[in-house]
This record gives sequence, C-alpha cells and structure tokens, in this order.
Amino acid sequence: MVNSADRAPERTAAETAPSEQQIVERIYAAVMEQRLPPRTRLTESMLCESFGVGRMRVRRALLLLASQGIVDLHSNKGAAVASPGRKEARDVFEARLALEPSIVRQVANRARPADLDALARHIAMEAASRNRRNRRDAIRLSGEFHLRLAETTGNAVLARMLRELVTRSSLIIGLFGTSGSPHCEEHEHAGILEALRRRDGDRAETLIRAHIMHIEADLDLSAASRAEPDLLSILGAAK
Amino acid sequence: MVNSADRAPERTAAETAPSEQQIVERIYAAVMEQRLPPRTRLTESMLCESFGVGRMRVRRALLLLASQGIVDLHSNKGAAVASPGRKEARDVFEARLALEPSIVRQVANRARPADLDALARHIAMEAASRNRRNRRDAIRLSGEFHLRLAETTGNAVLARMLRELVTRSSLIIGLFGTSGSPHCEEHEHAGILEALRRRDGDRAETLIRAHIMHIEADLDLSAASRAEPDLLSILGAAK
DNA sequence: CAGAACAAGATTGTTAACAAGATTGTCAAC
DNA sequence: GTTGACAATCTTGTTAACAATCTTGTTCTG
Repeated sequence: MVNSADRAPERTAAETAPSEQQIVERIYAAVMEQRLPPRTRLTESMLCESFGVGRMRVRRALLLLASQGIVDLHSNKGAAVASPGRKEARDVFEARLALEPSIVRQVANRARPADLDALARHIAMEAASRNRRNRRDAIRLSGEFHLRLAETTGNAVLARMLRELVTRSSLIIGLFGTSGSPHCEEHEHAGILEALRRRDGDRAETLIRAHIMHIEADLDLSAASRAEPDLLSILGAAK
Repeated sequence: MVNSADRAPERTAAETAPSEQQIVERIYAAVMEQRLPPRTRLTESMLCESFGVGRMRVRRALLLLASQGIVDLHSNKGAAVASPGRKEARDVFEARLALEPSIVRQVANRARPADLDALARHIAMEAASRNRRNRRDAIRLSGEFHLRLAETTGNAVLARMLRELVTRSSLIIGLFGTSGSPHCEEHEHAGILEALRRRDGDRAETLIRAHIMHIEADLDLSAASRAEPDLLSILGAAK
C-alpha cells in the first residue's frame, strides 16, 4: 500500500490546504533553489496531490506563475517550468541593470542601521552555506540577497518586480551558467554592504552594476546552448 | 426591450468569445481611459454578460488583474478596481523613475529611424486628440507614449513592467490629480523625442526624469484625499 | 518489415450545480 | 421609534462531472 505515489498526499493536521499564493511561493522557492529545472512538466494532477488541493487552486497558481514568466502554459498542452531563451535572458538582466542601481541608491540614502545589520546577517548565512557545501541553500540565499535589498527600500512595487526578475535569473543561470560555483558573488555582496554602511550611494550603484554584469558574464549566451531544440541538438550531437 | 441592461451582452458573429488575455486588455484600456474609476465593483456576473464568456474566464482574468495591482480581490467580497493609497502611489512613481530613464537611454542608443518616426506620429495623435477636446483618447495616448518608448527597446520584460506601472498611474492620477488637463505633457513628450533624434541619451534621461516628476508633482499626496475611508470622510464632511 | 490509420488512455478546458459567506430588507420586542 | 435578531437574496468559492484535445500504443496493410 505504501508506494511512490503517495509521497506527500496527506500532511500533518497543522498544515491546512495552502492558498494559491502559498503554492506560488513554494514553486518560486523550488525554482530559486534549482530543484525544478526548466522544461519540467507540471501536470495538474501531480500538483494536486503534491499540495493536497483541488484542481482549481492549482490552475490559478499556474496562471499566476505563467503571468510572471516562471512557467510556460500552452493551450491543451499543460504547464512546464519556463525555459528562457537567450533573448529573454538578456532582457531580464537588462531589466535588473535598470532596477537594482536605483534600489541600492535608495537603500544607501534611507536604510536604518537595523536594516544594514540584517543584510550583514544574510551575507553571513550565505558564507555559512557555502562553507558547508550546501549548494541548494547557497544558490537560494545568493538570489535572496538582492530581494532583501529591494525589500529594504520599503517599496512593495519594486520588491515584487525584482522578485520576479531574480527568480527568472535562477532559471537562466541553470540553463546558461558555465562555472558551477559563483563564489565571486559572496565577496561582491559584502562590498556592496560596505558601501551602504558608508552611505556611499554612488559607490553602491557602481558595485551592484558590476556585480550584475559579472553574473551575466558567467553565462554562455553565444550560440548553441539548451534552448528550444533541446532533444534535436542532443540527439544530433550524440549520433 | 432596448434597455440599459443590454449594453453589450451580445456581439456580432465576428467577435468570438474573448480569451482571458483579451478581457484583461479591455479592462486595462478602460482603466487607462479612466472609464473605470477606482473602487468600481466588478461582479463576476456583470463581467460575464459584458464579455459573453463563462465565469471561469472572468475569474482568471480578475486573478491576473489582481496580481498586477489593477483590481483588489478580497475573499468572499468580490473584485473592485484598485484604489491605490498614497504610499502605493509614491512607490509606483519611484519605480517609474527607476525604469524609464534606462528605457530612454536604450532607445537613444539603439532606436532605428522608423521607430522614432512612429513615436513622432504618436505625439501627433496626442496633439490631435487634445485639440479635438477628446479627453478620453488624450489621457490614453498620453500614457501609451511611455509604453511605446518601452516597446521600442525591444525588451519584452521592461515593456510588460512599464505597462503595469503606467496603468496604475492612470488610477493614481484619477484619484490624486489636481489639474484636470495636463497639457504640459505634450510639450515634454516632444522634447524627449527631440533628444532621442539627436541620440543624446543623457539629455533624454534628464527630460524623462523631469517629466515623471512633473506628473507626480501634479498629484496631491499630502493628506486627506480619497483613500481608504471614502464614505466616512464624505459623510463626516457633509454633516 | 515499414508506415499509416486507428483506438485507448491520459490530460486539459469547460460547464453546471452546490455550498458557504455576505449584504440587505423585514419584523418583532423593548 | 429605535434596536436587535432573523430571513431572503445575491455573490463568491468549491466540487464534480463532462467534453475536447493530445499522446501513446496497437494493429492492419502494402
């Protein structure tokens, strides 16, 4: 009776049926930790028993995720984790280059000491995960640092937009990233925080711009990566 | 038999049942033209017969609109056109100040002559609507100019984000705007285009930043405007 | 044996009915 | 006459069944 089918159909009494917003959160987290690679099929029935909710909730959650570019949703063909192309990857990082310099400037001008301390603790967690070789947490925390910056501005609009961009960046890095461990980042996050502590908005802006460009430079957006013709190129090359 | 109730329940055979994306577009347009004022109740049954679709489509469309801050969606209480508060208004314009300077800089660097001509034609349409005292078109076109700029970058991510921000700005202007006709804008749009034609990115950036701040300066975000306690303040004042 | 037609299974899209909750109008009691 | 409770109506939230579409496996034919 115990089989692979009932991995998580029933949950403890404490967890009530999650709302669509909570379903979205959990898929967001899974994508940011690169546990859900691009092109992963997300069938409704599978999600229903995973979360213990009805089909309606799942469909609404998928619609929200699709509206933010996290999943692709084709008519009559179901949902799958999005697989951004090169053009889309460039667009996402261009948008980040537009938003994040403004964000760190605001933080430099308006952050309270407690906010900066929280950012320092976050960087410490990043370092701990990296030392512990906990790749999953390290990846998630590295992206979440940028979210924390956005949240520190107190601007909910900016925070929501950046959250979408950072999550899509995780997909992009999983698809096009070349170096497995971007340990350059940790050092750069610390440098940004130092500039923020000195209230040096110009410096913080320069640093985060360089930081984003470093992340993008680690990608291979040149030619024949995995994009649309996944199986064709693989089979053609293997033959 | 002809009554106010059947304003658009049946449509010509050419128009098939619109998809949820089309429903979203039409509500977007209505909000941008300030035909749907904030706090307007949007009951599902009303939308169903307005668009001639089932309840499912309407609910999905409302969910999408809610995820972008265009409508408020409270549990068991239905949907209503969003009524941004002062904080939200400031956040939206702060986000625009972050995005649009980058957008015009990109346009200055990369736009083709045909793109710039299209922008010129758009400004001409704005002027025509204004001369014709067509307030509805004038308002919509004025906002759409910023969307055209974003689309000219070719960056779909930026374009989608700005679309949300511009639409929410329409709501904000309707709520907090003081001068009825912002005819200053037309002149400013033309100035931005001129800078773009000269490929002067710095100048274009400066102009659009000033332009956005002018729009925001026309708002009254000080104290007791219409926000949350709409009826209470009205009744209290009328007494 | 290859290839196409066909059929079975599965998945998504849609509709309808039902249940739960909120608002409004009414009525009785003080 | 006013206030409170109650009931009717309307609106939303949920579930279940049904229809349409796609995928996959089989079989028949050349």
